[in-house]
Amino acid sequence: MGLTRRDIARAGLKLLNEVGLNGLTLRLIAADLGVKAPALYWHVKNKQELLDEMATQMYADADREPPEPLEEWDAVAYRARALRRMMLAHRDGGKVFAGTYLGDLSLVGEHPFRRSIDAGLDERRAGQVLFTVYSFVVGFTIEEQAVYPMPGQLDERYRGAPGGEVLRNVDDRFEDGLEIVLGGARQWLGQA
Amino acid sequence: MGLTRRDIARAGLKLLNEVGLNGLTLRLIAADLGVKAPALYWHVKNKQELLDEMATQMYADADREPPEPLEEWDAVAYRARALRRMMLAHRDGGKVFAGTYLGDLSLVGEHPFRRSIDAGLDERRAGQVLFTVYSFVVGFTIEEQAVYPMPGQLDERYRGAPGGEVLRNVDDRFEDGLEIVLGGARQWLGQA
DNA sequence: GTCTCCCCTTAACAACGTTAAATTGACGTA
DNA sequence: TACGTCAATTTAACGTTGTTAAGGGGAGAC
Repeated sequence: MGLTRRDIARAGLKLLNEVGLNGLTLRLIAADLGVKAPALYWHVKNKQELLDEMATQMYADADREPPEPLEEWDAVAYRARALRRMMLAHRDGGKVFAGTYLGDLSLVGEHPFRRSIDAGLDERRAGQVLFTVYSFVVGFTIEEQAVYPMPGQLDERYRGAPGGEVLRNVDDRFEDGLEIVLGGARQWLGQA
Repeated sequence: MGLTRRDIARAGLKLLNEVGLNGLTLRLIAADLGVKAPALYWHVKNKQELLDEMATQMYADADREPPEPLEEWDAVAYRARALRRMMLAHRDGGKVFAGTYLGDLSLVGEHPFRRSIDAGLDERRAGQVLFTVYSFVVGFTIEEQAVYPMPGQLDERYRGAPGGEVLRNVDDRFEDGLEIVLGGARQWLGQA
């Protein structure tokens, strides 16, 4: 009875918040699980596979349906916010998550455009919209986390930085960006 | 006579294409420069600073004004494409570039909205638009490079992958996404 | 000719990811 | 009860990495 890939990934995510991606070593994770480092190799091929599993686990955590059924665009916005929160919930979450293998991408959960697709909406275009939103969220959040390693606390390198605009209320900036992208998407899907 | 931060960064970028980010070690870079590893520490505080310098150097390379003066939105699109090409030009370019310290962000070059700003356009909103485009490009390209480590050659993990949609003609997908974002931005700036 | 300062080398360290081999413990079978 | 099996872990070790400390060489100034 012991130790699954999932356990290891969860321990990794827990420690990520304490030591950051650079400080995250196999020995540390193993110690936290009361085990020696090579034991991990029974469950996982190498460290990269562990990181992938961590990303998968993060993703699974964010995979919550909205509390109540939402209109399609609201559902997309809801999930975009959930995606960002997911990454922000872990130190270096963006870097861990970015560029990880993901199966079919519905931006978390069921395809929000499923109904419209069944009703004739071009599925490829719907997918393109999701991927665009997804790209924006990932890019934004990675950049955000470079400035605020943990929500609220500014990285030292940015103290008294030029172009202080970048730093202004991050949440508002995200909402603005999301509005821009979703507005464009709406329009783009309409003019199909 | 010899060795500047710039030289080191350029050697790093050159080797990046051959060995990838994981294979990029200080000793390798030093050897390529005909020097031993600790010598680098005279010019650079640590490896992270080297990576930042490499990103800065990449950025500088992409900082080319369009061959002919362009209308504002065309300039933004031009620079977005240049930004993507810049990252694609180096293996793992996205990861190296993402989350690096950047001074004032005009998405490369002079602020494309400078004239409109002088004529009364809200500068904060213009900046927000640029940051949104920037986020999209970075996010898209990082994801793209996870699938195609070097342009054209598919990563093994994605061979026979589900949701083959993700893989369809990447350039077209980028153009579609860019069109979405720019369309939204245009609209968003208009309804100010 | 000697001082000084820049730039580099030699030597070494602790820590990391990873592998090979030995060890434990639980379970089914005789 | 004894034996064999197999999953899960440990002990030990290897090569490599980023980084530091200490020293050396060589050009130019006094």
